[in-house]
Amino acid sequence: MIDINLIRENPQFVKENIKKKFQDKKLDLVDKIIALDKTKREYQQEGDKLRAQRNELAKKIGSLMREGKKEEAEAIKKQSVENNERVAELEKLTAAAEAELKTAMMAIPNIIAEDVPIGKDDSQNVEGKVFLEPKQKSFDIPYHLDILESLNGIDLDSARRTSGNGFYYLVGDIARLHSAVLSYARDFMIDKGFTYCIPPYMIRSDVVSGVMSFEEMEGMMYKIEGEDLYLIGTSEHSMIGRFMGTVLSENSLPQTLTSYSPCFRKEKGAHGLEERGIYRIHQFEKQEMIVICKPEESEYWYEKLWNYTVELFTSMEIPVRQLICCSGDLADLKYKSCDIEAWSPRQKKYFEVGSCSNLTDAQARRLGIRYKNSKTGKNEFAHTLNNTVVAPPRMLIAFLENHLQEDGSVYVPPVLRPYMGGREKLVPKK
RNA sequence: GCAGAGAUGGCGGAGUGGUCGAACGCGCACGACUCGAAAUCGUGUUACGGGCAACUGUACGGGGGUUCGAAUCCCUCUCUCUGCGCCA
Repeated sequence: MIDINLIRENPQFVKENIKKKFQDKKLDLVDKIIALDKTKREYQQEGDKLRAQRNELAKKIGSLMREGKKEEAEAIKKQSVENNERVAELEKLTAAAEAELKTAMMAIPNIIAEDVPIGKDDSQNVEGKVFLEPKQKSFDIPYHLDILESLNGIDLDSARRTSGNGFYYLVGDIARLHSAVLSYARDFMIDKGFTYCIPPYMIRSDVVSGVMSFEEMEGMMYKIEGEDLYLIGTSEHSMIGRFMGTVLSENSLPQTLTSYSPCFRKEKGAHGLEERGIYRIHQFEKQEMIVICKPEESEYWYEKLWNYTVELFTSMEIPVRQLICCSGDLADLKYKSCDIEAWSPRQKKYFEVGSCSNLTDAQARRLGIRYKNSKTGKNEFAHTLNNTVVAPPRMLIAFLENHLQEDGSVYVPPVLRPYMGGREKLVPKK
């Protein structure tokens, strides 16, 4: 959500921003908001005036009663009752206008950064920096499920029986590798000065509706039957929810947090050949980073965050690149965003393994995350950012494809060995 | 899960229908004193919204109700504490 003052003062600027995102359908919304805002204030002003009168009358009644002038008091009561009818009416009108205004405001996209490339959709995203040259392989890389099976690392048949499509059993060395990657990523972030958190894996509906739109909720979130609880789709949900409606002291910023959680997603409507296997699934685990900082620092942290992910992947000797999200592909809450993509030697292309976003104050405004600015003495909205550290098992696809050797073994890079009992490679069974 | 008690500003904590946006204390800010500081004294200090302003509205865990008027009474939800029960 953007600041309504920006729409009042500079509607043209807001419209330009909407055009940049190719959402021309929303241009009329800006004028609608200006009109709604005006009516809302008119209702509010009339209501305020009447309420002021009511307060005064109530005071008068109080003093008359104390003096024992009952009849006079009764007369004023009557007047007040009439007054209250109009107040109730205005309250309804104001609430309705406010609700409509809020819905419209939610649909207005955040102002995007000046350096966001302009483009219609994901086909126009722009390649940023590339890290590590992909190694030329002298043999064909099999589909990741085949690699997993050769290592006796996965049991999808049983998972389909117990839980259905989109679930998996990871087994043996692969299960251990999965945990090793998460543990290494956790320690990596702790070494960068981040605070490690394990958040709740279920959150209430008011938190869910705070962090996402109704449509997103329908398509993603699993609800617990008979409870007002949802399984989180990412730890960002509970991590950001932690700060809802709070005022942080300035010296507690920046909050640099790294959280671990399983993530649960319905993935409604997702399909496609490359999404078989463990690419798109209902349950995975993720190490995440979250930063809440002062507005002037969010650009700095954005650069830092995505570079941490790059550093983590290159330390595991996996080639990655940054893919800069273009204006049309940028979610409405985002100021700027980029994906970190890992090289797939089998597909000979990069695929997404993480996503870094600076939401500026849009998320904070929506959720009421503020800090006390010592210079102005005011409570102001903080900036929020989030980024994937690493999310297995999807990340394991990149790992296995890049580290598979011609003899069928899988190379374990030195940084992971302490978490793998010193193993230097995984060897196929049989 | 059952029973009882409770939820008030940045914090502690008064307040049980009108004079309460809230005593008092702590903290914080500014000023005085001082060569400087501590101590002391004085002043200020809830948030959000509307209005050019004067000013004004709303909010005492959330929601609803009673009343001319609710921090205060009623209903409901959430959370906390104490005891019991259950459990890795």
